[in-house]
Amino acid sequence: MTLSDPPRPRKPLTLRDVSEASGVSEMTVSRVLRASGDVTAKTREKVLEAAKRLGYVPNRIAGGLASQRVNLVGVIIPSLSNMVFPEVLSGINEVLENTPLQPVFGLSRYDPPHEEKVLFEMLSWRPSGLIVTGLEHSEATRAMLRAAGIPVVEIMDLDGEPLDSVVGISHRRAGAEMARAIAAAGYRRIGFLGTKMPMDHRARKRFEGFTGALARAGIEVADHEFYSGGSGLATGREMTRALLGRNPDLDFLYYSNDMIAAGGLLYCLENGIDIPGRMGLAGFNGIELLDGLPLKPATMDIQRREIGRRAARIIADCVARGLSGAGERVALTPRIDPGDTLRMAPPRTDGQDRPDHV
Amino acid sequence: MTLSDPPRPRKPLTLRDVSEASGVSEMTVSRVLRASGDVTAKTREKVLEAAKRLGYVPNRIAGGLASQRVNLVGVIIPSLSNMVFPEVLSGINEVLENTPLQPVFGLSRYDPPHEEKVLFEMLSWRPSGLIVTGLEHSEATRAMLRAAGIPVVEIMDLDGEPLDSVVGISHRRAGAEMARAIAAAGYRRIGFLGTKMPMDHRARKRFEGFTGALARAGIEVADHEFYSGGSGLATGREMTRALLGRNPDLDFLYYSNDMIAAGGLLYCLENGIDIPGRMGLAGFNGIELLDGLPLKPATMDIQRREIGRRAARIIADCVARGLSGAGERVALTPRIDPGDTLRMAPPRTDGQDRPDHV
DNA sequence: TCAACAGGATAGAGCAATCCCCTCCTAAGG
DNA sequence: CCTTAGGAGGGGATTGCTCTATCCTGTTGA
Repeated sequence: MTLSDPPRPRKPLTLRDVSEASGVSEMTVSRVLRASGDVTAKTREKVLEAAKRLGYVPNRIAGGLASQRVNLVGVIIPSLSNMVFPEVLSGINEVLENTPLQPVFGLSRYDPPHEEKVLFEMLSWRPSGLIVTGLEHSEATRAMLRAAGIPVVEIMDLDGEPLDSVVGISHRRAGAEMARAIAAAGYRRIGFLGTKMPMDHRARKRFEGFTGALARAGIEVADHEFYSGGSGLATGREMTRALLGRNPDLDFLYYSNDMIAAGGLLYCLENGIDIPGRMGLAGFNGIELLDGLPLKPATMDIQRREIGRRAARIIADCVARGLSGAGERVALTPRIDPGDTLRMAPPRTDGQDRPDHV
Repeated sequence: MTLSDPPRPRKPLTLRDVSEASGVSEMTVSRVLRASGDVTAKTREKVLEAAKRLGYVPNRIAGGLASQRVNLVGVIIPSLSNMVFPEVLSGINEVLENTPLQPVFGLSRYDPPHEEKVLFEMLSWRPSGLIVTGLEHSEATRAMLRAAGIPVVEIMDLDGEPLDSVVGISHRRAGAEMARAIAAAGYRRIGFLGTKMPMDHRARKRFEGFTGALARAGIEVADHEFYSGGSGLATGREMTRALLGRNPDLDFLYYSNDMIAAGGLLYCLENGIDIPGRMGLAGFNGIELLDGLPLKPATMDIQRREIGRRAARIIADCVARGLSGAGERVALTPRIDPGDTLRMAPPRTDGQDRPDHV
């Protein structure tokens, strides 16, 4: 019965075990493992060797409790199902990897009550900093963020009142800029295709900026088509079919993201629609998927990775300098990439709405 | 100076604060917040009210230390940059949301030493369970996983020796099955396009299974093309161009993932190659991107979401029942979806390799 | 010889959970 | 109506593991 050693003694290793194994005090072991304080190279060696031999893994639970600080940075994003947020995470990772900080992710699902729950959960771990998506939060969420006493960075969006720091772009302006480019290119009968925007505030702001700028150019959105659920090529295709079915004379299609734009593009090409002559189209995000399509859809790059990097850097700075907030505002400027689907020189010849310089 | 209340008192709230505010003992507050033990509705009410009013967030650091247990499940995946792992995460999330457990993600970047580091970091939080990707780990990683004394599920792959539980598919078999389907359809001059597989063991196993099964049918891979870096449509396009440039007489292209398969498909269509008549092609993964392309590439669905669900369920079961491992083996069977690019009836007429039933 | 200092030891804090106990209320039986 | 047993509700003391602050020792150099 007792012939074979129990393979898993299941007695948790502690600092004491390491200290006994290496013949020094727990204190010294702690100093070695934390790389703080003065310890001779020989002692350090001895301790590290013992730790490795025993397979000791420091207990951050106890460590965090004792030191009242924890090297975690909470990151709350709406979803992982389109490519934009994974890239933001990459940017965050990239920066934090050179610091003692470690990111922890949570998903809000574009749902404020759920965001609230996730945030509560995160705060219960007393992180050193938080990165949250967008500026719109429930009152309780805002209260928690304020009360946390740690640096908070709101990312992706600039249009609103930040709680502390903010890194992103103005979606209103992005929409407006695209509208101006479209108008300047001579397109006049414009259709919009995008998500039902109950909670995607950034898509909504883009739409507002878009229609506003069009209005200033004396143009109205001729028709629109909304969808809910996942964004895929098929969605874009189907929406485009529906919209063009109703409105065959549209000459521009503005999509709220690149994925559905790509679907729309494929639909148009298959149906022999001349792009960008007879019809222009544009998406949003600048996802790399676009390289490789028969034509490259016009889009705007929002520098997702850079957003992550900048946000992480703010947090890292605050933590390093012991600040509980920075109040920084980092405004990135997305640029239009006309690709192959937005003619930049307006070839209109029918006289109406003729551009000035013709 | 002192007119306005200091907005951030910055004194951390503890159970004691709540207990004082509600006039009961810390003990009782703890019971209420943990929903354990008997507390009258009135007392509960009082406590909850006080907690809410103060904005108290329980300290899991202290809680974890006291109870010697923490409701975290570590999840280590290689990357977020293709759609497969985000979907696995969704599956995990879906199951864990109905439990007290909470997932924590880490990225291994297909790099064993980095995986080791991430795992170490995770274990320092003493999670209740772990989900890791693949069966190939460094010796130190395996040692840590064994010594952790918690349930471990290795996901995605079945071909190898699991440490504890395993959920996935046999990539070797998946590759072999696709090879058989291709051979049965009458294709003979087959090209392979995929990642350089220094560390993507699953892609390698698929390739091995693929070539092995082809060999049994008396066929060899005629040519191949490898790439490194991100998978995008452009990559697939470029690789296909290169391969067909060298080998114009190939009649089938097998890609190691759907993204590059889609790029290759677009290339072929643009160049007027008859698919699936003159040339067939297939990818791997069954990503939803495929719906919406001009033709739907053949692929195999590996049920990523289901893998996540099953893995999470195993962990949840173990935690609920206090087990430190389950040793379960869940084998999922991917199925071939021929799409539009793998003709299922072989129309060959040149006599050689003619199928029996003609 | 003494001061200064590096290296190492000791004690206690940090917050919540657990174990064990007490109190008070209720209900049943005498 | 009183007594008492049982149970539910609530409290006190202790524990978990590490880090911080403080203190002590031995050594070195002037």
